[in-house]
Amino acid sequence: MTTAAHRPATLEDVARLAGVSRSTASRVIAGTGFASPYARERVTTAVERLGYVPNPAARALVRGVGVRLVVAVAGASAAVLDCPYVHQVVGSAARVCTPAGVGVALHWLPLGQPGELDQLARDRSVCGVVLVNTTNELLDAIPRSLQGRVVSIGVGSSAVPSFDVDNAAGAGEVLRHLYATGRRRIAMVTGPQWLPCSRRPVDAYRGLMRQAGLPERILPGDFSAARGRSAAGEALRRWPDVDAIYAISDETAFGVIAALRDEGVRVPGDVAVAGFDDIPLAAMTAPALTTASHPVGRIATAAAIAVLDGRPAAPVTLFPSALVARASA
Amino acid sequence: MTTAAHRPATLEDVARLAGVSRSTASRVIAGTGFASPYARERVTTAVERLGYVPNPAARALVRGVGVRLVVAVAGASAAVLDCPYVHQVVGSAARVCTPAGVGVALHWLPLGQPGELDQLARDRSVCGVVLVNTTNELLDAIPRSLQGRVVSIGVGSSAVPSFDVDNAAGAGEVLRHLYATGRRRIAMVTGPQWLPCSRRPVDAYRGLMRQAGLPERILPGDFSAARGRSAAGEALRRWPDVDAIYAISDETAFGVIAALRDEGVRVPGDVAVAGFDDIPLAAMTAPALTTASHPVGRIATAAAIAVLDGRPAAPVTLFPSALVARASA
DNA sequence: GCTTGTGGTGGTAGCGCTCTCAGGTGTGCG
DNA sequence: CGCACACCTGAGAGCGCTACCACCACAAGC
Repeated sequence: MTTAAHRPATLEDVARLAGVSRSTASRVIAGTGFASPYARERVTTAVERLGYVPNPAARALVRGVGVRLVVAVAGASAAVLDCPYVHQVVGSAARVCTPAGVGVALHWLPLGQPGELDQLARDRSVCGVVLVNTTNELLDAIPRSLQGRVVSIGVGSSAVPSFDVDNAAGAGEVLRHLYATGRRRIAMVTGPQWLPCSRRPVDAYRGLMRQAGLPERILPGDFSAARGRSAAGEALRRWPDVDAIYAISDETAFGVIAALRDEGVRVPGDVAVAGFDDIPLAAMTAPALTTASHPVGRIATAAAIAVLDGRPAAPVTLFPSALVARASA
Repeated sequence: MTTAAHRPATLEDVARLAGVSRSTASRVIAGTGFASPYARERVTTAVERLGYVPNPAARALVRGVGVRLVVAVAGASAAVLDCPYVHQVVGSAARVCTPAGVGVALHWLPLGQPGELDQLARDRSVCGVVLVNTTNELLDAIPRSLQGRVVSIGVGSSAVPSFDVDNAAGAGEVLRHLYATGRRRIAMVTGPQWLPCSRRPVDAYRGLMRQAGLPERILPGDFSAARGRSAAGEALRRWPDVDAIYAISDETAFGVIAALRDEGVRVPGDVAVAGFDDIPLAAMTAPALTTASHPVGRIATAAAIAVLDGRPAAPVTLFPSALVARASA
């Protein structure tokens, strides 16, 4: 490790110091093609002496591969880019991409404007796209030139592999737990209507309710605590006999609990509450929240790796979600 | 908007279609130098017809500027890259960088190995660095070639502008609130010792305790809920008469409250608890958490913009932190 | 007339890297 | 010996873009 030169070393510098040609140095560094042990050794010591770091931009330019992975989030406004879930996806992606010399970008895909994807497809610096909050409209609009470089966190399609938590199973476990502990008048606070991936837990809820011969009680939400709070108030008004509320996210569940507390309803005494995600704080509150695990980091990591690798991924990869039974239900 | 061609359009294609030279097309698109209104119009329509998107890698290569902004996090292990705080910084940075065609990378800087920064300085694809969890050791090791392209979230130095929340003020407000509501035996759970930016709230605590003639009661923590939980247990053992615990983060505060509840101590009846950050859930729990606001997103955004702009930023930019008085204190 | 701009243009040299290709050395084999 | 077939090397052609420079037309000023 030498002192930092004013001008960073280039491959040319390395080759000169090692007494070989640029080609040979390139071959040694990239690990492609033949190189004698002698040349290999001279080049590697030269790299160390100069503190050489390859320039990904140049490499990308000549190889024709991108230097950026785009996390594209569909939503009504650009504000969707500010939510913790998106941040976590970006953070996990960045962690995976950095060693590969790839940067991460964050794009908003306005609902109803699937043409935005064309723009990404034509940007040669984009090596791949991770879709978040996928809509069917979006899946239908994937440009051919982008195929094989797109994955979806949430629902996918024949052309777009999907990575997601097995929230049908997780929701099922939680709902069966509610049923097993004697709850029969179970309401659910869902996610946004337009979001296909919030439908799977709803389907699980509907299926189980029908199977058990129980009435469906569904309220729309948006994953937020504030919406959970208002939805719970409405639930109490519409169904005074409700004895359990299942929320699509832990945030929502905390909002629900706050509303119930405001109304003097005991949790879990009068109404049991369960969430989804198992965020760290779920274990800390009073009552501690019953929920199902949601390995967002692992999902995002797998999605980013799939894009980076470029190998065709399985059409659907589901990550297990397990019941975490605590005090609230 | 045309159908996506298999081969994305290049500047050459645009120039040919517009009937001008590459130079002229480049000038129009980049908005530099002269161009007649006629040429300008022909080029812009050609760009639209072809759906041309410039290749940032090529642009970066020739301009000699980087295509990646690095969020560099110091810590004992690479696990620091997985915390929500870091994710939020990366997410906010990505939001700022994307329109500029810059990607975001996430690096771990192992404690005690300041040479890692040299690596970043020599990477020509790096346009700047945002330091997180800055240490003095790190600040002393900033390579000259990186100066003007580094900012720090947390403490800075003469060479590194810093962006941070005014946590001294925030901590002061919270502590004065505790004092004003009659608390006198106030303990504090801090952050990691090696982290300079966790020292400022501690200094505020010490200053106020000394000023009020009260004893200092400090316990080390690490921002986590788990550590807050164990620290609170220790606080009760060491100082049975404690009547308030101030935690360096909301997560920690929730851990503290959980421990107190386990011990049968009432909050805020017996012991008041306050945190720092004002995370969304702070308003939802029972009791709702008294805390001070912490605009992480705004801080990270400002830091990223400062790096991207490259203009010398103010040595220190502090974002205000305000008391949010709720039930827990 | 000639200079001296001023607005506009195209040619061309790279930025740093990879990759193909032609051309070396050796070895083994008929 | 000739030939094939390793292994190994360096020259050179770009990837797509910008920046520098030379150039041209035209107008204004001595």
